[in-house]
Amino acid sequence: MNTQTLNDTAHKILDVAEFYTQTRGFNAFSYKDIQSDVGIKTSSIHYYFPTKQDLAKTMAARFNERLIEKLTVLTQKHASPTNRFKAFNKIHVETVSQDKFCLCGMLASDIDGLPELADKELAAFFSIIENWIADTIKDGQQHSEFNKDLNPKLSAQSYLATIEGGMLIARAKKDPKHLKKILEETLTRLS
Amino acid sequence: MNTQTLNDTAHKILDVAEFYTQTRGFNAFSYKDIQSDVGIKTSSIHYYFPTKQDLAKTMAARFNERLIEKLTVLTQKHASPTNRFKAFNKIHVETVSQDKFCLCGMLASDIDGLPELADKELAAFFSIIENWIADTIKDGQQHSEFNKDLNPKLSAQSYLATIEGGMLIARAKKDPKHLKKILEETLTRLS
DNA sequence: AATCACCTACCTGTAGATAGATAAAATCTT
DNA sequence: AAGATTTTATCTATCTACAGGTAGGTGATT
Repeated sequence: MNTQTLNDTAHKILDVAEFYTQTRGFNAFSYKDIQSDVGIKTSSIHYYFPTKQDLAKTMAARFNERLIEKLTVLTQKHASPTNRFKAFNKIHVETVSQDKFCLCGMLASDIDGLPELADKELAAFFSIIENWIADTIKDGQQHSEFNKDLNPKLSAQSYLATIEGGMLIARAKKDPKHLKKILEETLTRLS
Repeated sequence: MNTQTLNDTAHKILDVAEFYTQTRGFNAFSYKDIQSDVGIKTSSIHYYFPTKQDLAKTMAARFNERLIEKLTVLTQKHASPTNRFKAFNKIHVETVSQDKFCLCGMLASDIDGLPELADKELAAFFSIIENWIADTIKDGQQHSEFNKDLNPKLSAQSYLATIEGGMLIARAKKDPKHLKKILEETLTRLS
């Protein structure tokens, strides 16, 4: 999938769809909701994304592309793995502060209505994050920031689970600090 | 709320609604879906639950009532806090094995469409579980099964977050063992 | 002249919900 | 105990709103 060739309108549609997906869920908004925000008719949205499935697929693909960029920037910006994780955690706390949930977490909860999407983009999302966390843990172990007894892969899977669940709960409680505390504790446990 | 006074039909409706909520999400099934499974018309479902909001509220209330029972039984059945957590983890792995997600986790992800429900039953659910985990950790600390340096409340919140996120991811990956491994590791970290 | 980016108008299906009928069961009255 | 009344649990039929999606048209751009 090649979301960089899409034009401005398509990106605007995706922006709005992404917002609604993160705040309400993918099945809880309609083309009509997008219509008002983007300023084009629902039929024009179908021009760009013939079906809502197409919209979901492209949205998830773009999300993953951008995720990879963000993680790369994060890695380059912070020399220390600990600081990388701090910045990483901050992103998620900010998401909850905006009453949003993780896009892919939301899609995962709506998975039953999105058969085509499930196998590809969603699995890709989890792999990208898990691998980045595992690599960062390994890096930290080499720099003696983290405990060398940890299994990086398993710790990464556990870390991601805590983030996703923590976001879900913090959002339900309307308390971003709840997530903040949990993630601080998670980070402490790595060393 | 008093779900024990409800009759058989009402309970059947709740059973089906609960199943759909855990597999698809609350906004992804209709009264028509229930109709076929229970064997009554949609209008009769409205007789018991005038609005879908009522259905959600009662369903969550019943779920919480039963949750308290289950946790009480678990505590009585297993003398050792470690074994209590093992049994507790098993319940969640089994849920994912049935392609289900946690009922309240699912409702939390659909929270934006359920304003009335959000503040009461959902918060209650999280409190019940967090308190039970925290109490079990404290118990384990007194019996020298768990590390006494742990903050029971914070550890409990982190544990619950890991369970919720782990279920979400394992279900998306269609791999219950993924959750099993994560929860085993979480339990190890308590000692 | 072909393509692009939009529009208006419309279709079909389904959602949650309501009104009113009905048969059976429970309850009250005499 | 018999008859009258009310309540319970269901039905059929229908409503309004909106979902996703399609057909066909139009003016600007290439």
